[in-house]
Amino acid sequence: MASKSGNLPRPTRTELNILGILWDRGDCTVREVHEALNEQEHSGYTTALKMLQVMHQKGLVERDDSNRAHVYRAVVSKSETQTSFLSDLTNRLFDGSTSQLVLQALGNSPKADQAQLDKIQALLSEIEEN
Amino acid sequence: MASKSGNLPRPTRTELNILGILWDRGDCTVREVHEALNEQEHSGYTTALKMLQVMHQKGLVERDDSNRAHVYRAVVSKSETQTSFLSDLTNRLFDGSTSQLVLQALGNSPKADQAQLDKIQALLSEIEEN
DNA sequence: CTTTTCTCACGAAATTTATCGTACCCCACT
DNA sequence: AGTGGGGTACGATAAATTTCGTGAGAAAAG
Repeated sequence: MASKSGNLPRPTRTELNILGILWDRGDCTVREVHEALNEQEHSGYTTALKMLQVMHQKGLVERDDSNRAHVYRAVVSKSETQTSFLSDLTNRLFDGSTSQLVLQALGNSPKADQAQLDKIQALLSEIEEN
Repeated sequence: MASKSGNLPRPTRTELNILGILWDRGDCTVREVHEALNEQEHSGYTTALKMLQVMHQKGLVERDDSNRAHVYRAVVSKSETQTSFLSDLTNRLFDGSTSQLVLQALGNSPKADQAQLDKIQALLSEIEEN
């Protein structure tokens, strides 16, 4: 059985990297993932292979092994993963407050001026009040 | 020498948990950190001690050891850490786009209605254009 | 003074993550 | 049949993370 019952584990940093490749390029063989990884930083072919095997074992990716070169594809969508990581970050570092997170994110964007931030803050307050 | 040269490492999950305690309660002895940790989940006293020693060695916390019970305090501020984690998440999962991140964060907030989201999106577009 | 309590230091173990080498297999070609 | 290219499987390894036990010393209590 490929995937286990229950919810999927949080992808590690390297796993997230590989998921990003699968989201960008669509389903990939190990070779394709390996080549994409090596555009960023060198690592061995069997490293990519092993990572994908581990991710498959964890249920993060599915694979089609009907052909000789297995084809892997992400089980979790990018959007779901974004939500999951955002929610974790919100709880862990922003006291569960999405608007705190949003303001901090925008506050570090050099392009935003104060008037725009004020408007966004006003809208966030509105949202908070329901 | 307590802190090393160069930039501080990214705190791990458990380290972040401890930093959160120090940010909330101010400087703490090991015992205080341990008690705060045990409000969430049980773990031994020496576990908290060792974590703080490791964090000290990494430069994430400073300590005052002039008294018998050493007093630890966070070196990195909450706000700096928020920024650092947000920036990492933006790069890793949102193609470097803060506004993508913001919209995704708000899109999962059940309280936001479409009109509000549209206004925020309009402001974000304005910001993007400078 | 002796005993108990509190504290730090340090080593050790278990787990997770990441990387790689080696063995092995299948298939195409000579 | 033999060889080689390209693929999977899998164990070994190293580093990082987290947890805890034990030892030793200072200090407080008796």
